[in-house]
Amino acid sequence: MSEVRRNTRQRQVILRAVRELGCHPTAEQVYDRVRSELPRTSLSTVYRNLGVLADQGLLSTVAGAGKEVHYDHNREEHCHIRCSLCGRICDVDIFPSDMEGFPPEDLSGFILQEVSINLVGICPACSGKMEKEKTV
Amino acid sequence: MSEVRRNTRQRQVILRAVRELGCHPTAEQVYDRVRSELPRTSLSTVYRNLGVLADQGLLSTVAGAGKEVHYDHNREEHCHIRCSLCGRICDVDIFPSDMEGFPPEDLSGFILQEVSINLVGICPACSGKMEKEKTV
DNA sequence: GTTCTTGCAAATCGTTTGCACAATA
DNA sequence: TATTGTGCAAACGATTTGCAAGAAC
Repeated sequence: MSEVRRNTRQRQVILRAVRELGCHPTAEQVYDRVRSELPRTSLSTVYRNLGVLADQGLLSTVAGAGKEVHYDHNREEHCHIRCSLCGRICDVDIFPSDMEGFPPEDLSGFILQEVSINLVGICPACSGKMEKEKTV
Repeated sequence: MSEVRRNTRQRQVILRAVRELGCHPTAEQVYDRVRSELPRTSLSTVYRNLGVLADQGLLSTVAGAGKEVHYDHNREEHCHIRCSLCGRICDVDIFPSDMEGFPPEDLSGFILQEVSINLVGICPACSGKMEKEKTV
């Protein structure tokens, strides 16, 4: 088992890529970004490091309905809204801990670890596109 | 394009399987169940029909952090809690429409379509297992 | 120098698809 | 009989893994 983590160039660039890309990139998007700086980087290195960084708590993964995993560098409590057309994910300021009567008492005996609130909708770009198509 | 849906034996059995299995089965679990009644059924038939039934609104899919899709026959408003150890999913009675100040105003310009609240925790079976292991 | 990490290619897993045959309306 | 649906096998896309060579400590 890996105990001591090494501070490799790739790992640094990958973390920076997620931060700079901002809007919850997929591994593939991180890969593209990283390769513009370190062209020999492999996709498996990206996946491995995203995993390591998530283990270290520097990133989190966004559970989505899409098949790709998205990565999030925002360490504050927040929720997400995903576009049902293009898959884009944005932050939403909802704070479950502020909500009255939440979480509920009856959890069928589960020990609660985590709350994730995910909204689905249509993003401004896609609804704009739909408007335009109607006119044509 | 398929317009008229036929009421095949397989489709009936698949829908019944999801209902009887109850706790949000995966396609694979539905497949096993269906094959105990119709042994020649193929996995692709199961996938295709789960898709058709979801289109018809007779089932819904549960977006999870796991890689498999789970299917739900419960048509009422409700939320889910997933076990982070075994992946089991249970219903929770949370009604987003009852929650105060929810959904929030500011959705970054998104048109809201759907709200999904997903809790993560440890199910009774898994926490029991952990207790037992400590004692050993 | 030891051990972690990389890059590459091959493997894996859940799901989807093409196609000829079978079943439904 | 006109389609829709099936079973099988092969294809797919996202992710993981085995391994020999390279880099960090």
